[in-house]
Amino acid sequence: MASIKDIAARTGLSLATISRVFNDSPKVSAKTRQKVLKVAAELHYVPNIGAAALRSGKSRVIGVLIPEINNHFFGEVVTGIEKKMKNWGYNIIISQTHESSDLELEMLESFMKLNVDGIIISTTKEPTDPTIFKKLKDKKVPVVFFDRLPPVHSHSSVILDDHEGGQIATQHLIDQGCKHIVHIAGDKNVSIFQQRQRGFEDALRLNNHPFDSHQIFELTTDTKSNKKLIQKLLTDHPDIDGFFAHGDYYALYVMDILKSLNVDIPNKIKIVGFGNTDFTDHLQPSLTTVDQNCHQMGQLTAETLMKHIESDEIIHSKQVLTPKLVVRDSSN
Amino acid sequence: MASIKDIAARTGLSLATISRVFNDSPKVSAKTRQKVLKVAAELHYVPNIGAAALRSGKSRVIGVLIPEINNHFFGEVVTGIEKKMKNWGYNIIISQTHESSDLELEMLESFMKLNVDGIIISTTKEPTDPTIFKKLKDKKVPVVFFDRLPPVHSHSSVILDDHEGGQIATQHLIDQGCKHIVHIAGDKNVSIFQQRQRGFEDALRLNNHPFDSHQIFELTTDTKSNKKLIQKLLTDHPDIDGFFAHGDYYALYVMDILKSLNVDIPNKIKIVGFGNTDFTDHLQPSLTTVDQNCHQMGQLTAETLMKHIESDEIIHSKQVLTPKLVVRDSSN
DNA sequence: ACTTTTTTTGTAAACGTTAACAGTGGGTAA
DNA sequence: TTACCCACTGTTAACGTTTACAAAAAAAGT
Repeated sequence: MASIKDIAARTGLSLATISRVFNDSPKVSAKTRQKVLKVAAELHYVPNIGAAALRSGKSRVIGVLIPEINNHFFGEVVTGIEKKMKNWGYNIIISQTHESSDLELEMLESFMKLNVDGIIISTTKEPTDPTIFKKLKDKKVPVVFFDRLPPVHSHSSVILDDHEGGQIATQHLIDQGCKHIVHIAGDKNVSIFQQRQRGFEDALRLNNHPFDSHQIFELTTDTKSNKKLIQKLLTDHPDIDGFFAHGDYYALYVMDILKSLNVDIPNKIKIVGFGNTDFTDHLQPSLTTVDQNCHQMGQLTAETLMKHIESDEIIHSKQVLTPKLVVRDSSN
Repeated sequence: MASIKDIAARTGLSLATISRVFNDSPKVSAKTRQKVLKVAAELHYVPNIGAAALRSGKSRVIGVLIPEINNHFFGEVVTGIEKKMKNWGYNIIISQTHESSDLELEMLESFMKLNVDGIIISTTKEPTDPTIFKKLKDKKVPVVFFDRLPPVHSHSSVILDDHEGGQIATQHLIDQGCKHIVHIAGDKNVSIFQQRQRGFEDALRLNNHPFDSHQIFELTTDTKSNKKLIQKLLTDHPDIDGFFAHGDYYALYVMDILKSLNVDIPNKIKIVGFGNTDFTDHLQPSLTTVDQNCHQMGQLTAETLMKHIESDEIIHSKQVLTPKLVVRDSSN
């Protein structure tokens, strides 16, 4: 395992010079640079960035912590982050919490041990003990949140305007002639889901639509029973003519049930989802949904983190992206 | 940023003793251990595993390289790997190649720089320059492949019996009475897709079914034109009564088209996919598919890597998992 | 030729940890 | 008493880099 020392011996130069070559220092002559590079190639030299990190205090690694890797939205955001970070010469390490705040804590500590230069995180549904975030702040580890934030924090964040998303989705259904719309709501603990619901309610209000509590349909964690409950809802209220689900998967549930009841979509009932998940375009009928602009969110998050890494100034920013309605057959 | 040096100063003990406490060395008295742990907590000590890695040569980090994070199969496998590795006290870092062999190379080199203790990889579709694998071998970095292997290599691997998968899927269709089955084939460069196709062909042969070249339907990279081509296939051969797709997504394509043509599934045409992707259970009708046992594959891969890490013996193993048919409404 | 400046190179200490080796001191056996 | 073992603790030199500082060499100015 060749090191900088071996190259120094082979070239007759000092450690410092070799180091400078690999750090693209301007203060080394072209001739020596060439010589060093040549010898380095011969020895199959691979820089030990761990050692460099130890000495310099900068690991050039940033940690990304998300609830679930296997989720279209998070996957796309991560890809956006990755792209930007690689340009800046940073490695990213991805970990998932599986929605467990214990795991979240554990992984964040793991990040600290690995001496990451920064952390990007979208929190779990169950709120995490905020002390860890304070700890990170004390240690001056730059942190940026995206999409899901803890209820109280003092870091930068990049989020989607979920309220707007709920609103445009609902407004679209109203514009298409729906009179009796039901919202399939998400977990109460997650602020983005609350926002989508508020967007829904506000849209109804703005259009002077009546509103009754059954129009907020709350989900359980059991997917099978959800199905049954939705089914019951439909028989209880046969004049329902629109659904806005807080997530594409739940829109799929509804569609599934409606199809089995031979309901005409979109003529009798129209459906709008949320997320623009990849399968939505392949359904029959294809699903109208709200696009979250994942990629852009990833890039913006990465940029924000970089700003924090580069300057020690503690300027917290709150950036809000606007969602976009993607109209497809299920509502048209 | 407290280090063991600070703890040593505070407790009056030596560096070695502190280090021993954090390495669970048996040769340290209960009393001192307590004292050290107490002071460590007070100072908010976080071990610097980078420094430990530098000194010991073991980073306790393993690199996982997959084509796409946002893919149900890979996501699940990674979760399996993660679970096992955490038990062993290892961190995993996940990177994606986006099917680019250039990126694959880059990420592998990145892993080497980070001094990972081992690498788990599922290769890209385009074959990668095999010299990198030789290099890893020379550096004695343990490597285990899963699911997708390079054509030639000398490392351990864990794969699915894709041939078997193709066969049981096809046999199932035959058992259900299908006489004219078409296989939606995958990328010719990927051996697992070849295997699935061979399983299909062998099943036909075993049952003395006729076979014509149009029964292998080759996909392009453009999803829109795929759809059109499938449509044409159906009009050219109206007596087709079964489809076996090499992936669930393509099964969905077919279902989509059939539905728009008002074909009765499964009574007129039956469909089987591959992958047991999460959406398959939510389709209408739900999709029969082949389960790849992702989780088990992940765990097995992790175990195999651990064996390589722990013993220097170079015993290459080839482990093959058996797929399982999940029968649902699309073929029943 | 002789400073002075600029460019290039070298020296050496540090980063936080580990581990081989060398103590220390109390207890037991001779 | 001495010798020896044991459980525990300490000393110290690494691991592969970076970086302030010092030094030398080259270039430029007089």
